Amino acid sequence: MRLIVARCSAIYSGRLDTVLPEALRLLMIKSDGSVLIHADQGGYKPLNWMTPETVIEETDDDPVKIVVRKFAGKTEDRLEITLHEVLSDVEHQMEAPDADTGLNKDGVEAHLQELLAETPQWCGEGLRLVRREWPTDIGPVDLMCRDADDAWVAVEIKRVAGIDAVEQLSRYLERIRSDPAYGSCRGVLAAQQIKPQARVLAQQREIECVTVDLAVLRGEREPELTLFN
Amino acid sequence: MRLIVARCSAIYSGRLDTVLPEALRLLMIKSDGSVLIHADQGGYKPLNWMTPETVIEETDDDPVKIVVRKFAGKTEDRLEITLHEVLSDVEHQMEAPDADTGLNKDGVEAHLQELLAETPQWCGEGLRLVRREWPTDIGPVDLMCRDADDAWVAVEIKRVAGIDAVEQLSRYLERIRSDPAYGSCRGVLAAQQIKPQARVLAQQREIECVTVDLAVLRGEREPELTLFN
DNA sequence: AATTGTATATCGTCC
DNA sequence: GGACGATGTACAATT
Repeated sequence: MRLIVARCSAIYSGRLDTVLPEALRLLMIKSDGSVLIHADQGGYKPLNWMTPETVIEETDDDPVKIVVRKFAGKTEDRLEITLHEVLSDVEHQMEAPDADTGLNKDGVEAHLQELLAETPQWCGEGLRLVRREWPTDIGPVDLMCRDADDAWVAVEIKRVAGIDAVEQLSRYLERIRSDPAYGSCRGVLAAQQIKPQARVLAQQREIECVTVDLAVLRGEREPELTLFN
Repeated sequence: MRLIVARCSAIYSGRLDTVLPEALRLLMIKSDGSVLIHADQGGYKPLNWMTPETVIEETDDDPVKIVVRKFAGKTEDRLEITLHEVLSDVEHQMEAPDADTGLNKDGVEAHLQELLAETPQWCGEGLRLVRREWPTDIGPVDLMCRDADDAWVAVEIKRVAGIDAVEQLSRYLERIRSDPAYGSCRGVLAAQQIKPQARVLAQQREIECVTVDLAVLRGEREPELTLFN
């Protein structure tokens, strides 16, 4: 990894065009071809960047220019960085990170789905799981269940559910109900958080909303007594 | 900006939980409180990070620990970094970037909307603009126009249009048409790129698709003769 | 290679 | 401060 601290400017042209005026910033060049320009503020996101695969070229001009190219489809992505004044330029040898050093996540949507598949009752009283990833020709429904009356219930699971989640479930339901055997299939939207607009749309579409809590699902915490709805 | 190259491990707990095993990485601490851990591969995105506002604490322990805290709503976000071996630890003074040194973008959706508002004929022959950001109670339509026959035409503008864009315009049309005065309002989806699935859905919903080119809109380039649709 | 769906999405804007 | 929509979304999994 090469780290350059420099007064620099940059021009990007690709999916859109950007101009970055001259200022003091950090330029990071990774061994896989990634290039990032970071300011001393503004967290997380680089001002400009290129993701692999790239071709990096450095000129002998004064000021030095670093040109990063990428072939993205038909058009070429191009980031041209001009180093007006270099304060530091160091290379750090880092062995390629292996599988063991990768980031290990816990608590993503997949886990939510696993837990709800184990205990579908959280999505509605008396629900029994028939199948996870129930296939339709427009994509799989997260959970397909039957309720106490043996009626079908399709469950869509999200960490945060917006309008798009309601639309997605609506499309599935329309498709499922087109088969008379499932004509009365109900829809349930289960999520850790449901946006207000999504709630409104779900009500219009007669889709039930259920908010779930990971810690509760895991039995780490007792379900709270909800004093206020 | 403080740059630390170190063999480090990290634990994050907040919206989810992650474990990052020990390996050689770059630790970036910005003056605004941003903290980023970058591997030498994997472009753009840090393995772990915290965005401002944060409280950063550094212990005297061996190994040294850096704890980054953030108050995000009710729960606390916490990133705990352990520095097992420090290879480099430098601080670079960077003045706060002012407005002039910010990134200047060109070619975003807003520009597309401006250009189409100036020349709505690109969205259909004889179209005249009535209003930009035409309000409905579920959100504003990008352009509301009338055609040569004085019929209403609602235009939704996207840089890249997927199924969700068609759904969005459908919702608007449903709402608009509920007023008898606009009962026959047509829908047009204008975008630089329209995904195949979106095209199919739009056709089903009788929404017209128009692909637009920024360079052409600006008159920088002649409209190409399209030999194949 | 193209498409789909998730994300600690992040980030601005508007209310 | 919360909700909503755009993002050069990025990114991984799947077709």
